[in-house]
Amino acid sequence: MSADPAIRREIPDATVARLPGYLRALTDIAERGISSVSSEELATAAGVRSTQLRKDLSHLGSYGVRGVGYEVEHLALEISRALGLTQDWPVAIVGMGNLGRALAAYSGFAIGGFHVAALFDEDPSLAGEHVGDVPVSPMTELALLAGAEGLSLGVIATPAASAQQVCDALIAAGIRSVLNFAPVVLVVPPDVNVRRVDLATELHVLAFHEQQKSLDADLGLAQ
Amino acid sequence: MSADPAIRREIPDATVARLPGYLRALTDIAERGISSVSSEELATAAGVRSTQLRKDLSHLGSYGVRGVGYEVEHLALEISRALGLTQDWPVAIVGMGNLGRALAAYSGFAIGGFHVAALFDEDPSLAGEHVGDVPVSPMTELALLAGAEGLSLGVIATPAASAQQVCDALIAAGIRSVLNFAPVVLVVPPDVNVRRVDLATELHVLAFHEQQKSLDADLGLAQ
DNA sequence: ACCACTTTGTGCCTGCGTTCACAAACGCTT
DNA sequence: AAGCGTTTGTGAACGCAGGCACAAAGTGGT
Repeated sequence: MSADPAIRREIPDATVARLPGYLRALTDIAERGISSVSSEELATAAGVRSTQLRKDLSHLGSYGVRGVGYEVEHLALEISRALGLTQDWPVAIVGMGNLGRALAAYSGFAIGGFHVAALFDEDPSLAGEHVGDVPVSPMTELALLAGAEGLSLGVIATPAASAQQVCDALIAAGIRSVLNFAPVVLVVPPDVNVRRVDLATELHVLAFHEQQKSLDADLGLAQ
Repeated sequence: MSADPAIRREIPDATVARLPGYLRALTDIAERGISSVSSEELATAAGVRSTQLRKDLSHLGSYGVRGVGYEVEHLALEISRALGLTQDWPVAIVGMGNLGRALAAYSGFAIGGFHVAALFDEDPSLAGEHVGDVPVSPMTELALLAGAEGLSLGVIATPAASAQQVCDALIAAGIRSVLNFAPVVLVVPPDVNVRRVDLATELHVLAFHEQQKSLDADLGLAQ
């Protein structure tokens, strides 16, 4: 018998991708001491249209009051529940280069739902060094720590060449959700989730738009 | 009169977002000494379906040979041209915290089309320090350096609190394309392009899927 | 108790992106 | 030179996401 009162709903991926933004906006609003917001205000703060915000929230349930708006704390809690942030997820970061250290020190973890539980690097000579409060462990201890800490989220911040190998090790240790900063397409079993963040791709897309603007400008001058 | 022989085509955003992945896959393939690929092989390397790859490439033009495949070097060049990577874009990075330093040292810039032209930080005491080969400048020199280096791409790696202010300064200096790592929604004029990379959002989405898997598993056990 | 006003929640429509199915085009073999 | 197998390029169908318009539902004032 489930204690969860909410009927299990199908939430579109596009909506899930925006929920963190709503949650952040709500947190900001709550810190300013405001206890109620309209969809218009919240949408502006999150950078979307109000109709989109309302449609997104409708997938979670009816947590607003018509004629009034949304109760900030309550809506934040419901979004947190939908995203699975009522529990604290232990995160493992592999690769203690510049990026890995920056991620380990990232304050975003503290904001909610996550904590850095373990750090790893292939170079055994880094073992024992601390980044923040967390010691760096050799890869050989991954399976052990995964069990002890209940690791479920893995972050890959290694060079491209070792990313697949590291990913395989994470999966072997029971991790099924991976955030990959290495510029490679990881091959994983169907039950494993991978999200990729790639600086080069982002810059390429920006370069494209920048070029388009130049071409548009040239075209405008030619006319 | 334009020297560009290609007719200006409308390339969908979704396609543009995948082109960098194709380019990377092509680079890898070229380094292995292979000179020709089929859409099936290239698609597998880039992590997409072959039909999608072919439709994407069709927006650029007809650069394949039926019955044979694509000539690796040639296709890579055409994608580079479409993305605007035939020129080298000078990039400015603002915020020399952990993340900013990691980005400044990131090898991805060298891969193609970009070079770090200037580094900035609001803390004037960092001025003169070098990260890699590039000196850190105070924000007051942004306008000057933007003109001298022809800066067109800006990367914001500051805390959330100062991101908007930094963004305004970048725009005032003539930069129209911004990559934002700070967890805020930037307000910009319509002719400015902003892309956001947010670690917390990525982790939240992963947490959602992880929770879904747990719920599915519970449901499976209950049956 | 009723009315006017505000704001949410949602059915419908439109547009975009992805996939399918197939025709066009090429090399190779005979 | 002709036919066969292979692979590209694309029209068409399908599905999803976003935006509009409006009904539903609540508050506050008279």
